[in-house]
Amino acid sequence: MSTDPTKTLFEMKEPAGDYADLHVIRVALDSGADSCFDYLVPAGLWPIEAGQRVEVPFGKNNKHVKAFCVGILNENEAVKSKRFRLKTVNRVLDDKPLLDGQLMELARWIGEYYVCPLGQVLAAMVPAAVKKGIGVTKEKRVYLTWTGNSDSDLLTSAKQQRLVQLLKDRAALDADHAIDKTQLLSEAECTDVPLKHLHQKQIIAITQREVIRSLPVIPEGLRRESNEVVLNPDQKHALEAIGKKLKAARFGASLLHGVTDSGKTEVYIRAIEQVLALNKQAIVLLPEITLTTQTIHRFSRRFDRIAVMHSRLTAAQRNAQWQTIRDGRADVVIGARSAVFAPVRDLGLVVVDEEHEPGYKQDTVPRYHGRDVAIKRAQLAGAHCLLGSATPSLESLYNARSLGHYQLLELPKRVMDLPMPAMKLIDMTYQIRGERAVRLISEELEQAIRETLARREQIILLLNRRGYSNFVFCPNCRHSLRCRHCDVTLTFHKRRVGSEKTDTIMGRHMSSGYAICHYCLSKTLVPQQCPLCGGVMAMIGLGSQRLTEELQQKIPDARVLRIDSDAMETGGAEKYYEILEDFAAGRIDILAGTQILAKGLHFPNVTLVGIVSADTALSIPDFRSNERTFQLISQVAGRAGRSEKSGSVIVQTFLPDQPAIRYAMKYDYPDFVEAELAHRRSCRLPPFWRLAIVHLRDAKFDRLEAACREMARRIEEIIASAGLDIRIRGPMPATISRIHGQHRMQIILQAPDPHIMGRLLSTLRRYAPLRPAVQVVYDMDAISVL
DNA sequence: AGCACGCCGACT
DNA sequence: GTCGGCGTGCTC
Repeated sequence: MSTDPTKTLFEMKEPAGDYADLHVIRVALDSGADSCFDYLVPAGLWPIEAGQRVEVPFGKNNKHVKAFCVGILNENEAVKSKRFRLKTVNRVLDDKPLLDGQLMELARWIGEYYVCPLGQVLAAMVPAAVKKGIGVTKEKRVYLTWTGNSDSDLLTSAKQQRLVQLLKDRAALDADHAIDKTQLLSEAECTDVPLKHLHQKQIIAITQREVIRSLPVIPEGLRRESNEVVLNPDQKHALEAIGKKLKAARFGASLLHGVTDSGKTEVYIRAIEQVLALNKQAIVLLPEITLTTQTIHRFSRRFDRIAVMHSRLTAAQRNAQWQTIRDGRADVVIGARSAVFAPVRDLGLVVVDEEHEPGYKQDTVPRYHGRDVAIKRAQLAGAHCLLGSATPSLESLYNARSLGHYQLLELPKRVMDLPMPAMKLIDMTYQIRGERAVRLISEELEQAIRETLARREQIILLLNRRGYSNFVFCPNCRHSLRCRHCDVTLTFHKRRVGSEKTDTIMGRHMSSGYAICHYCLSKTLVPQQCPLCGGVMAMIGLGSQRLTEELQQKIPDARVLRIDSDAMETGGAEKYYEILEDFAAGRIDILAGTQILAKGLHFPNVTLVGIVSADTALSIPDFRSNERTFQLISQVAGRAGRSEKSGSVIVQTFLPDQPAIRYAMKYDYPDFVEAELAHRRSCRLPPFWRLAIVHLRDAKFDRLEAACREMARRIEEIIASAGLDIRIRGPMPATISRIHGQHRMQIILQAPDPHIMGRLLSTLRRYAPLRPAVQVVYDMDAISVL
């Protein structure tokens, strides 16, 4: 038998002419297979457009799978494709494309840039609720097609007569005047049995249409109330600059750098108004965490035709919102990262608020960055992209200042010209001297809390870590409790009072609590004695639970509430908003919690903000730790004194000389940026260099190591043969070297520009699968090196 | 990615 | 003898 592939081409039974009048489409499957597949389209299913989904037979068993049509093959391509024995499309799933040409183009770019199969990109672009048609019900409506009398013998029952009479009374005599079936039946007080009989006798006709039933996302009462805010000169200037770009109707980008509370949102709203006046639509991206009811209401008060896309919507709501956008019934789309894919018709503006937020980077494939995709989408649409932040990412700043890609607009003052809150640094190393236990609240902070309470004002305390203490360890032999599946120390969580006691059952475990792994969520009982040396285990570290306990003990009459994702576990989002409302109404004095408190909340009566430990981010071994720390302190500080009352901020740290903290204390963003940029440049890090990480994972360490060696070999081979300017670091174990029983290694790549990195990655993905086969994930523009 | 095929060791 | 584990290759 011949193994020559060209032979089989000529030996094929079917002459090429057989396909001549048939259409061939290319489809992308939602699988790891990094290539597309071609199928014949039977005449009855033609035409099919790119962006529609089809069902096709796939694999040896011709399993029915769903796939996106990504293109129609022209004659040349179709001829080439005929060396395969083409199968035939089973059916078409969508009557119109889910994604238009521009979004398909965007998908291709994402697949290319972020090294992800096209099918997986497309799968991520359309919400699952839309693909499954969740919330779609068939609304049946009934009308009379018969002109006889209601006492005719044809109407064999009283109920049939009643139904016919009702339809007559309502003049439901054609499809346009048909009555809702459910409504009719309830009025006639009967089931659908008599109705079916009438239908069989062709006395009535039933029309169907598909409707999506879902609760309104925005309460009707809140809609449309314009309030004329007067812009300050800086806002006016920024708006004028953006307005010019919008009128030019060409792609462009602006970076709006405005300190907290400088009125960025008002600028966004005015810019959107201008876009709507041009008969175009706008997309507003917000980090998931700031997509609060507060924010959504603020926009819905100013815009009528608004659609919302975020994770707290029900599936039916999400589908309804998406359809609203696609049908051109929304002018403003406001949503999280994936709203960048909203199917608006004529995009004029994309706003990316809090542009620096790491949450814009998706941590599953496709690992795209919402901000960068927003820029690309705007480019494809010939639209403007407006990035906003109080502490812009170094990437955006570099794009604006050094590369001149973005127009830089500044809002240096708070609205109403409020002063920035006073900052005070507390060196915690002095606080713990001679103490037996670590104290979370310094004397200064305690004093400030008392004074604030005395003035009947409120306090926010931020501690960037969950749980009661971050690790359980043996002071004797320094053994610390670690997760069985993951390479992390465990966090101790105190059980709520009233839960069953573990020590009576187990004897040797710490009562009233368990240790939980934040990566795999497994729970472990905590031994009282060290498993290695038998010493008594101790808990050290900082946790929001410890913080509230210490507060209660020091200031017993303060009404303290803790808010973090653990506390929200039981109540969920509802509980979260309830807490925020209680706080706004003054039923709570001190709100203590994790990062969620740092974002976008506006409470005029908060005059004191305490950052319990400013260094937690710094202890993370990542090149962005400094940036994160600076951003955190600046952001939290913005929560204080958002009214005529002046605010103050107390920052506790063990690293008082750390530059990020020093600069943040002085609100010195420019100098922080200069220092950090110098460091980034010397280390070949972003924004000067591009970073990509190849993650490799496997349950067996030796296989993983072998695969890593092969991967590194391939990368070096490509770099050498193409003469690419790329630096390769690793393979090295990831910071958390094991999660869920999976060992993790990584190779870090640094290239001077994205094209060079792209050449390496696109060559790499064309190689045969790694042997031994391990899981490989490429992360272009990785947000951290963890 | 998912799935079938086929090559080896462990067992009735 | 055959059951089933895992490694390999293919899918239009």
